[in-house]
Amino acid sequence: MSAQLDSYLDTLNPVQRAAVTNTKGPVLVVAGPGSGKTRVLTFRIAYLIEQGAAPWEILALTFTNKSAREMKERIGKVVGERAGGVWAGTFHSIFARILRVEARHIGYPSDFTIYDTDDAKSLIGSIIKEMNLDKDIYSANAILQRISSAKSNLITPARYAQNAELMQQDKAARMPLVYKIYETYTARCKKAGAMDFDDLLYRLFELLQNQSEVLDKYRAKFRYLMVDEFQDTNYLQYAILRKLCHYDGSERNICVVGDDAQSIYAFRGATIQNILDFESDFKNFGIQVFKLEQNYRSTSHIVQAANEVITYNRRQIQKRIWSDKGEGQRIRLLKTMTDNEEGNRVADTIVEQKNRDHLRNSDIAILYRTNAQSRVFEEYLRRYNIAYKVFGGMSFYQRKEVKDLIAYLRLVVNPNDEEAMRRVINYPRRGIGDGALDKLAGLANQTGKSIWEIIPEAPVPARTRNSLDEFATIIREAQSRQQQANAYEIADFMARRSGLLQLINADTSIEGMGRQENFNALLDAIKSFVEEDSVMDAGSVPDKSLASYLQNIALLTDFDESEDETKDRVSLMSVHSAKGLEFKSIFLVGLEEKLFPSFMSMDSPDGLDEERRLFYVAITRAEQLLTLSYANARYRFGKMTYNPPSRFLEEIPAHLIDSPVGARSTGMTRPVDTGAAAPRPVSESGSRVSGAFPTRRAAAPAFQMDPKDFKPSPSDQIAAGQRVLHLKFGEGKVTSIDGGADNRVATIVFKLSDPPEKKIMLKFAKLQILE
DNA sequence: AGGGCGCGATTTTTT
DNA sequence: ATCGCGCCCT
Repeated sequence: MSAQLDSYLDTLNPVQRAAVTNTKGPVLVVAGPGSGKTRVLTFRIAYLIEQGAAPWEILALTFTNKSAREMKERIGKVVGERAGGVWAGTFHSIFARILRVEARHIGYPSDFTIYDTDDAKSLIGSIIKEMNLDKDIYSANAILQRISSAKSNLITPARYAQNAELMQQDKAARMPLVYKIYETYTARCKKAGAMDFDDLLYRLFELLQNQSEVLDKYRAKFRYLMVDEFQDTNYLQYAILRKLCHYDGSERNICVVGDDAQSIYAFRGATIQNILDFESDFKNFGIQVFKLEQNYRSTSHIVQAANEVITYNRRQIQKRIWSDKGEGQRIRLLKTMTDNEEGNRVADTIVEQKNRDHLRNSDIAILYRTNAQSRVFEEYLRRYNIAYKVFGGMSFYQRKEVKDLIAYLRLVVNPNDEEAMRRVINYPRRGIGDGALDKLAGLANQTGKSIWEIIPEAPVPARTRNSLDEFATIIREAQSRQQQANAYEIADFMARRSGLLQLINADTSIEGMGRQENFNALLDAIKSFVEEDSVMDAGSVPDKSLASYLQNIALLTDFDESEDETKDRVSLMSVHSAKGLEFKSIFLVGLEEKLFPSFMSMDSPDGLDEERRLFYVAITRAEQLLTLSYANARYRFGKMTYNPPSRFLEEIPAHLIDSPVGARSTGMTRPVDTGAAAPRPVSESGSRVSGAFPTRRAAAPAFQMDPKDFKPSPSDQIAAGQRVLHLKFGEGKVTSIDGGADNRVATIVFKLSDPPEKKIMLKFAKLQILE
């Protein structure tokens, strides 16, 4: 064994090391948050290679490109170039890679197109229209979900139609023909030479099921399987894994790593059942279970809170996460009157933490349940001049201008791609209207041909004929260049020849400029794909063709964040997006009933458990500081709503939470002191329930100033006798300072507040020294 | 064919 | 509030 790996192994704790070095037979690693899961996974792969396994015998599956990339990099650091040979990637990308090799077995071209969710929905929309169904009842979204879930449970269209329960559900939803749409959808994808995301899994399963030589080939090839985030796998994914390693004569070298408490994707088919099944499926084959319970991320107050909260869930794998990082600060709770004030208080507290704890912006994240909540925080961070970045929202590859050009490129590689065809056949406008398109589509369906194949022979008016021929010429011109031209050359040609570039450059509005930027960024990205030679997969010759580019990006959702990593910004993101990340300081906001837990999930016990796991994920992102907040009132869907504090707040033991600093900034004479736990009277109408809510007027602070003009001084400089300015209370005089070190309390007499004398914890202080 | 207006819905997200 | 979609009018 290399000295290097030896020294790496020395950095592991005994359980981690056992999980790394027990390489034979089935292994389940239950990995709590911050328990060094990724290290275990990567060292395990490195260890296997050191022990003589060939890199290409190792299959390591993840969910996101990011974690796949990270894993490859880290393996590379231990075993060097050999890391390139490991089959490490996302489920979808690895399976797509196999499917391209084996495509002929299932009647697909090897450069099949991958439909993203938009393509899939749009195809379903077309089918609904063709079948003359009411699209208000048959929603493309709902149907895609039905189809997706059917595939994830290995239900073919034929079996769907025979499944009484599914048919009954469809009937109840007044959509009895979903099975028919599913059938048509499948046929149309195949005709278009396209697979949706689920197909990448489903078709691989089919392939392994039906072609025993292919199955044998991959069974022999992948002697070692490794799966990250196993709690997020669905039935289909586990079925494929079992096919690959669970059979007579198999060594069953499979290692899955996951945390049932962090399963937050049940809504899209993930099932904890897989973890539970894994144990029983491999019970008789020497399964070993390792629990990584030491948390290296967070201080123990945070870990204790997480442990306690999760006990409220009904089922879970028993474990006790612990930390030796010391107790740390207690969890802070911000109670505010409105969502607006919440934004203000959070921004304010960020300033405080930056001063007091010497945090950088990039040490801090604001997490929320729904993306719509980001707005108010953006507003206040801007006011306070704090750099931030909002994650989530529309990704680069979902932008219209980007998808338009890519659609042209997709047609060059696969002109049967129906969704790409529909997208751009008349964009930019070239006189092929809905009527003409319907006719083409109708003919295509009758003859079993694709729209592309029907174009030359369709009987259409002369003007339309001209337009169609012109369009087909554009595609063919690009196709004829494919042999000698690389991806960038074709894209550049197509951008002009299609008229997209001219169209986009003609738009000089603000949004138009943004679109130009995106369009150019896409061209730049294609250029760098052509220029850089960073192909990590073993044995593959750098392939700069357009087909290769499209395969590369089909499974990408965004650009690398490398540009932003260098910038020092506060991160704003949904709790879901925060999974796997960590920050010194976390602000978890909007902790109100119906928001977190979401009203969509809170009615079912399963839904509620998932919300609680989400809460668990959120609080375990914090290394040192955790601040929770809620607002009594917030604008939602255009009107003011009033909800009691989240039940999850009650589930955190009180001694872990800092005594509330409640109405500090509301300017109220009577503090709102219902405590985090006590639900308060709710008034849905917005009229006052006696004493429960001050009206907006009453809540208005006695003093107001523009936060932009407010520059808080470091709290350790505050001393008795000073004149100070407070953002809400205005000008005041410090009469005395009590308490020591971390807990200094200033008594200040404010000119404008009632009562004038207030005691303010300096560690929370937002005071500007005036002299 | 294209623009504009009105209505309705509205978590979370990777691939 | 906001966004997307669909329908209707020009």
